[in-house]
Amino acid sequence: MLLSIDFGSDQPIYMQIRNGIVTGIASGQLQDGDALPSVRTLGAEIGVNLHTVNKAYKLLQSEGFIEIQRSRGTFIKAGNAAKNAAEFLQASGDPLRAIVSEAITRRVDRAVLHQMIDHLYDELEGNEP
Amino acid sequence: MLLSIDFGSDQPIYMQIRNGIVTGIASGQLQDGDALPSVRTLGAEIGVNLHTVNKAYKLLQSEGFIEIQRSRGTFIKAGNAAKNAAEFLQASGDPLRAIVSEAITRRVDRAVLHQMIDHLYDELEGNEP
DNA sequence: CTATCTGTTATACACTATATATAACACGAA
DNA sequence: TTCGTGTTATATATAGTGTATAACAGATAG
Repeated sequence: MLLSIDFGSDQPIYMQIRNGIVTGIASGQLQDGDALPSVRTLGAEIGVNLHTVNKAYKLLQSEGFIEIQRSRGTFIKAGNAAKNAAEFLQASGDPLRAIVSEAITRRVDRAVLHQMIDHLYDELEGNEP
Repeated sequence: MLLSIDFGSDQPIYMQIRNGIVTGIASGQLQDGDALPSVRTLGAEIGVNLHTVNKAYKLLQSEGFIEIQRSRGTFIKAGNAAKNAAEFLQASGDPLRAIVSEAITRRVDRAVLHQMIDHLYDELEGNEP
């Protein structure tokens, strides 16, 4: 299955859907032009309300990953977003794995990594033109 | 100041407090045995209710970073948690910075990195004995 | 002993995010 | 027409977060 939802996660369901699809795009599992399930179909498949799926789709649309065509459906959008995500995933997957492995060994919580990343984002985005 | 709180952040205040202190420990700014401000004092300093500070302290205690002594105060705890966090921070700070820099260049959202990290945690923790 | 400073507990309240439920609407396609 | 899209509108429930106020319990300094 493309998406697996963890209902006990602290991460909202609509975010899990969104990130799952982004990962699918980045990994090549979802190609340009591919149709996504309708909000009702996907909702039924993963046991979630259609509005929750719709929220994820709207978010993906605003980020340029998908294209929503009223009355027709939603489709993976050709563009830089997918390409960039894919290239980033390939370039950074292994280094990131090493870092996480080190963190687990040292019993450093994932929340600490999240915060380090947020710090770096704030710092680097602030300095870049 | 040790802690700076962003009230507009999506990250809860008590988490910002917690992570700020963990970072302080990891960077050596907070040493073993150092006293932390009382819940009321810190709350007043950063403009936050004492219960919010207390929540952060309880979390840090449960993780082994600090020791709470009723009627006396809270102190940085000697132990492996701080040492491990410090060593991890030193070892992984630069590689992580490179990854985040790459992500920003490719306009990959921080949430995607968060999810990649969570995936790796789940994957690596599951396989390790 | 008294006063003060600790963390702790208990209650209540407000606000926001998340998620569901139901129904109806608008539009393209078969 | 009929069906399947996404969309909009309401209402409701739940959980997390944060504040406010008050009182309690214990260590320490005067």
